[in-house]
Amino acid sequence: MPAPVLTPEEFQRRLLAWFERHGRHDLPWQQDRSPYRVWISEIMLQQTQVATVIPYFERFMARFPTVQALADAGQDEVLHLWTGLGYYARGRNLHKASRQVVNEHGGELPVHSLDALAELPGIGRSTAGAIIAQSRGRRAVILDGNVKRSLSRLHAVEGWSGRSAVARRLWALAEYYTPHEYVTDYTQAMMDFGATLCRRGQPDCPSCPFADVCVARGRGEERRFPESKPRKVLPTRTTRMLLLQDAEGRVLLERRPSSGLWGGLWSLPQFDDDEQLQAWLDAHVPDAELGRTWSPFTHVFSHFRLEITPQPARCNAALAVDEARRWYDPGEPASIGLAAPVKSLLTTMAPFTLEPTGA
DNA sequence: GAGACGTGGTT
DNA sequence: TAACCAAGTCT
Repeated sequence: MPAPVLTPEEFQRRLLAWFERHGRHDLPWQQDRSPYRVWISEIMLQQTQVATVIPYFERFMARFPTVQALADAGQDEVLHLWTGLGYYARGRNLHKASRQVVNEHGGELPVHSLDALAELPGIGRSTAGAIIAQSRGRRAVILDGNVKRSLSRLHAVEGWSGRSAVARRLWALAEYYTPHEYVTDYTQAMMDFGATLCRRGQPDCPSCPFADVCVARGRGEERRFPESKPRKVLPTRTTRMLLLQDAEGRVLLERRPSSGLWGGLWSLPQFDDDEQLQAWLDAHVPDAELGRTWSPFTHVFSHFRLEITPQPARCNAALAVDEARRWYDPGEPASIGLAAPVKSLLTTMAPFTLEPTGA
């Protein structure tokens, strides 16, 4: 172990003293720390901030209070409650994992084993540790963004944590400081410390219980840690979204492929260009009347920009629906997962006016 | 190892 | 405002 700045005991003592006064003690998933509730919260909290998660967690627990309830539900309803939260593979994996828990573990999350937990889809090394520490109080090491940031600064760990050598070093530090007792408070304290004091933007060093030993602070370089991922320019993709309404004002939706962007969610039919859109209409809805194309808007994702041009149209003919195609009434929304920009379009721009193409 | 995967907040 | 980032995991 490389030059510790504190013994584990001293680190834990200072951290827990700070946590008692400044930690978060009344988050929804802290009220009843059942493995199921902790599991759901940990999945929702992946790459997502607490304030965003809270309302989703409350709705999810109200609808799916047990593993069994979740396993009994259909994927559409699970994704419906995940709509707007992002990273939808989390929702799909959660649903899949709930059925595994029912079928392979007797309906109980395998909290006795880190490895058994991590075999469930969506649960990696850190989340498995968090579930065990938070729900059982058994010693388990976590390494999330908060812990990475705090330990990176405390020890001035150079390099981006996506590099395996850096990740190994951070895991070793996390392991070194994690206590055998008070693990529930300790792990929560580490996350609260990173989220509220040792923030990326403006760390509150003057209030920090480790200010005297923090290596980054000692060098006046706390803002340089942790090192960020090398960035590349975002490519731009363009797409046409068909806003096809039938005589009753319902909108045509298509289910996205089960993997990839918005996997398993419902979206408007998408086309690369006008020709493809027109060809599809000719083949499936020959009586469709096209309106004037709306101006494009841009949706920025982590890895690309999506420029969307909505194309309004109306038709009278019935269109066969199936597993991947349906009519959707914006006035009486069904419990299905909708891609966020689509939901936004349907709520803010409905009812769609159909202006003549040449007007 | 590198890229994919979302959305909302912050600077 | 455009970039950057947040309680990571999977392929």
